[in-house]
Amino acid sequence: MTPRNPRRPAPPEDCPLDACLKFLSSAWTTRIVWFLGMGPRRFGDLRRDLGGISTKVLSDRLRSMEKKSMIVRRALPTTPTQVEYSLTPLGREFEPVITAMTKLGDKLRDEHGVR
Amino acid sequence: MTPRNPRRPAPPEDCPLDACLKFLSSAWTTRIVWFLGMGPRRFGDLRRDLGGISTKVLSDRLRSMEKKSMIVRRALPTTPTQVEYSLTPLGREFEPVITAMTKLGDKLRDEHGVR
DNA sequence: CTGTATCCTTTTAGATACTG
DNA sequence: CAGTATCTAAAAGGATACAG
Repeated sequence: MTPRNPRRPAPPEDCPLDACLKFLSSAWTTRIVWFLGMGPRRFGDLRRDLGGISTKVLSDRLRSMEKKSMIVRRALPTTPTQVEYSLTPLGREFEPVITAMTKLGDKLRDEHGVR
Repeated sequence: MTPRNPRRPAPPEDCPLDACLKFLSSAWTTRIVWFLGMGPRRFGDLRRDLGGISTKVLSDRLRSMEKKSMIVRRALPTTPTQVEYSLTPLGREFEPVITAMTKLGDKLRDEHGVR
């Protein structure tokens, strides 16, 4: 949730999830589902999407989500290596929750002044 | 989420939130909203609802939620003191999210074998 | 580009004992 | 009944450096 860790960087302006995550914790996992919901993305894409997450933490989260079968990792036979992550069917099950959180995030900002 | 902390006690059987919380973290706050959504409850009620949370942690969570205006604390003029907690309008805003998580929790258990 | 390895800080949680 | 006080541990996050 909120500044559980004051060092967490500010999320991108256009992600309405944030106001909600100020109350319902563990930001990164839900944010990753949110961005992967827009389609497969590469490691570096996610880094930019998430606005400041360290490679260490992103890697930790992705491994954890992979282990839980929420996402799949696919390494492309390119040089240098490119890796694409995408939601599994199980991962997509979380989208209604993400949607509800997103809507709430908007509402909290609009009607309750949560920034 | 899941056994982030292996010492976290198992939640009550009839709380479908758990399978979902195995993926989307910080259990206690969302669970408290879930139970308070059923009406005002006392400290001891919540302790039982939450199945094994320590008084210290419950107290911590309630103070935190109070500070964020998600709940209100009302001390009754009885002896011994009784204290009733309830959701504020802001706290009630979270119910759609809780509902979505609850539905997902059921689905994860029924269709994906998440326990 | 996609990570892993270290090292360190903050948050959450748990056990236990004790109090008005 | 409803907490507070300690002390400890685990999880998550962050900074930075380095590697295939």
